[in-house]
Amino acid sequence: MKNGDHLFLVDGSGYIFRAYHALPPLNRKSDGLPVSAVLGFCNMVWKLLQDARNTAVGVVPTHFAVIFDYSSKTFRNELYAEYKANRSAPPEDLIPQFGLIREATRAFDLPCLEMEGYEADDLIATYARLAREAGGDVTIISSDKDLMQLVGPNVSMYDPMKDRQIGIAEVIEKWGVPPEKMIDLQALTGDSIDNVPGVPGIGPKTAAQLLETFGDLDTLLARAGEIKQDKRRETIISNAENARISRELVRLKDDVTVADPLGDLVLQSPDGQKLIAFLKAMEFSTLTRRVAEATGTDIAAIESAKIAVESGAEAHGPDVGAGQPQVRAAAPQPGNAGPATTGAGPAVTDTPQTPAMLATARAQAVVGATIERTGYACIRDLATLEQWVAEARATGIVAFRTETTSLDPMRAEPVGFALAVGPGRAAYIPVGHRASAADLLGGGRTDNQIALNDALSALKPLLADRSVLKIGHNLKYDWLMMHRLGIDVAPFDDTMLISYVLGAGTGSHDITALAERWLGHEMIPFKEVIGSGKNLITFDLVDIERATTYATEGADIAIRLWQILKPRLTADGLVSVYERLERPLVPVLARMEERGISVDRQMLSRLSGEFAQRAGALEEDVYTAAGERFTIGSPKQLGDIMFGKMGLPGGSKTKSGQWSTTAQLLEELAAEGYELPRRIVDWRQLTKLKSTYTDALPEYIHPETKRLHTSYALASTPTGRISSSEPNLQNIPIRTSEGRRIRTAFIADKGNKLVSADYSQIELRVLAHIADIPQLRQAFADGVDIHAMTASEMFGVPVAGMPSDVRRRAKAINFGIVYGISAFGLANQLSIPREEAGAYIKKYFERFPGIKDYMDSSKQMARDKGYVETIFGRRIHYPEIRSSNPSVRAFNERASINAPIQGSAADIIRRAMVRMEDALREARLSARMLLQVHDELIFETSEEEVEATLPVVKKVMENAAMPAVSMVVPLHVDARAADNWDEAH
DNA sequence: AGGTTGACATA
DNA sequence: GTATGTCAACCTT
Repeated sequence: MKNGDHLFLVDGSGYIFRAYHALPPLNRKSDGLPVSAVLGFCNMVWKLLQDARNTAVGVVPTHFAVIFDYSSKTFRNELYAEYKANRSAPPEDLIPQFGLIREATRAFDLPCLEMEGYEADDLIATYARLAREAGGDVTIISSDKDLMQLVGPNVSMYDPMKDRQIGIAEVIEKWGVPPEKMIDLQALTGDSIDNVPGVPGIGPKTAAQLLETFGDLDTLLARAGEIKQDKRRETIISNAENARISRELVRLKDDVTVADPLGDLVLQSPDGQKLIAFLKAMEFSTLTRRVAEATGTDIAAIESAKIAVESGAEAHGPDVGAGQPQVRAAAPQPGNAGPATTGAGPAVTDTPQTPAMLATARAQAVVGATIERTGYACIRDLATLEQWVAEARATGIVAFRTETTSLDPMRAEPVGFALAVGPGRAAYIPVGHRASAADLLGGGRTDNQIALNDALSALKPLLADRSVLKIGHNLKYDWLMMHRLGIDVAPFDDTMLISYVLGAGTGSHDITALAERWLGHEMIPFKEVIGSGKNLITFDLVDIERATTYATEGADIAIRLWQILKPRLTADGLVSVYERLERPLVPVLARMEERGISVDRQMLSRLSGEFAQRAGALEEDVYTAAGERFTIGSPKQLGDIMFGKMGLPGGSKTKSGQWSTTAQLLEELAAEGYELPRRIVDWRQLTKLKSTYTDALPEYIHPETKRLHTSYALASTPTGRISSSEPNLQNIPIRTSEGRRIRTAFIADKGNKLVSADYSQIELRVLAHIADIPQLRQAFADGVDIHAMTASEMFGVPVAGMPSDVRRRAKAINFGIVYGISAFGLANQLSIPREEAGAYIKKYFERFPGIKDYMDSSKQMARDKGYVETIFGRRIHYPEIRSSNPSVRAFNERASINAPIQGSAADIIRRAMVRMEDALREARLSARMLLQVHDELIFETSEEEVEATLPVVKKVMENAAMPAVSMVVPLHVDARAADNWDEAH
């Protein structure tokens, strides 16, 4: 080791306990092996190896070692027999993890050090001294106060759970003494956990004050008679010997004769194969994937390592069942235990034996609990808030929701925050309630509220604490709110998304519906709180008592729903759908919403004017032709005039008995030479474009960002597609030339370009994959025109020189297939007789029998199981598929044919979106993802980076199904850049 | 004031 | 034939 080298010393034993208690006991192997501490350890080590520069440490290590306690007996027991005597045995489900963490260390190719008779802390002290003397720097990965005595100019500590560095200043800040006086301070305060006696009645504050006055422990003991306070003087004098013994117990031994020289601690790059074999055996899928990507290793090619679970708490007992992982804890614990079982020690023996049984038991327990709104607290001062935050951090799980002035998180101002740390234990923190709206000068804020900034400072360590799980309902809203306020909420669960994964297609996932369904509880309707119509008020004007009841109920219900629903994910095998396709999209979509997109307001305004003028001219023509003035926009009036008064040949009637006046019908009449229907169709197009786009979009431009911010809904479609609203940016016109002019108003900022990347024929490719159709596979592999190929197969027409109408019919059939074709629908689409459409379908099924098989099996699965699945395992439920109403049944059958296709395509682009930001960051590109339109992603990037960005975007999208699904047809993405959306697409 | 209908924009 | 969201007109409350 030389000058400039940097040694990382990981306190392995300390980390085990801390990770075990801080992390929810989530991570168990399929066989029940408890591994949450192992996962926490592996994630921490991997992060430090891979990305130490981006942590609070900020430097890359050259040397690295993980250090463990050998056993509980050390030289300190000879000094003081009672040392650590009241340590109880470790929790039963922690025991197998001691050995596993040592295995993990070896799998990372890191030195794994321990020595008989010494604690890990002594080895750390020794190596820290050796490194310091060799001219290197040291970082101790631990937050244990027992190690703080080692901190100095070249030695600091790092708390990986809080991503916080602990140097000299931090020690002084926390303990009131510099690191070199920590030994004396601990000698005075003692340590109840380690059974270090110290001096009774002396805590850290008094100890620091005494050391400040007397300098050090020896001086203090020598001059104890000078202490003014009678009681304190007496206890110190009578406990002087205890203090001296304590000093020897807490003083770390930095001259242990170590077996491994510093040179052996040089950091090696990990062997991907060995590491992945271990991670795979642990079933740490996310980390395995990360490591595989970083080391360029093929996961599939590596077999899981055989991990023997050692029996002893300190890993030196005989192996149990070598070669196979063994379950040590007697009873499986809930995979996703609620607060009641967090860190609760050994499992009780009568817990349910399977995830499904657990889920049922959990639901019964929660449903049985009464929901009393009277227990809700209102937090009015910072000290009380700090207590709640501390309780939440100790529990490790907290439900959280924000109350604001608007449903639009880009315009909302915070009004209050609600927390729930357990069922019925909830509190509301008002920060922005006002007495009246009349006061325009900003006064009128009601008394006894915590200032917003104080509340945020208190909440931030909780909301950003990676060891505390935050639970929300529709958390994207709260995430974006908090992000605007400078807080990154993580980690989190979203009960709306869990419910969506469990039951897409079974009804609403809003919190009031779920409370009703799962808890039989009727929540206070939002409308009852804020009123409606002319009595509508913003939440800041709701009186605090009422707000408290409403907001805390929301948090309370969220945590109860989480307790019921989260275990069901495991029971139903839907954990990975939730964790890979839903949850990670929350911050991704929130950032897209926050970025927004620029539009050219002048261009939209000019278009509005032009559309108005042309529509006006058409109106006059229509009135002249009709012989009277009427409301053209009223289908009822229009139908009466055209088909009643004027006697044009009408078509069908709508279900309410009105004449149908759809564009398709009017087009047909226009083709027969009638003037009026043509004008109506044109008028409708212009007024539609004007009202929905050129007039409406500018209203949505944000006053501060000057951009358009849509809102995405993650749980609004049964198939897994996301939807966009206020404004809907997924239905911006493209088909007509007039419509496309609206697209040209979507622009990049100066110096930037818009990039559009869209999947080519993704749904037909998914169909070719699922149904495994040879001709389709071949056509996509060869890159031929898929509709022309279909036409050629069906009508025997060669692809070269094919008439456009033949291709058009084939295209309609292909679309029809994806939509769960019916002769009625196809006939309608192609304006041909039902019999002819039926013949087409029959012919199609003869040419592609695999498609018929797919359709039949989809329907059958929906009937048998009540749901169908995408290729990634997302379920879409069809509870009405057995309806006795034939049209309801037929509708459900068509939907169950379409859902796996539409849903798999939706899953693919979700996967691309989840990976996109990291991929761009790794490629050092600044492109920002702005919009998603089902099979298309829109980015904004600087002009210089356009060429480098296109291939990265393309690659992520085309490989998005991998490695979960290896598709039998390639995915193809077209990507282009331009100044506006029309040209980029 | 709020909900429903028919029409039409997108994938 | 699938999946959405928004608008104007109209009807109910």
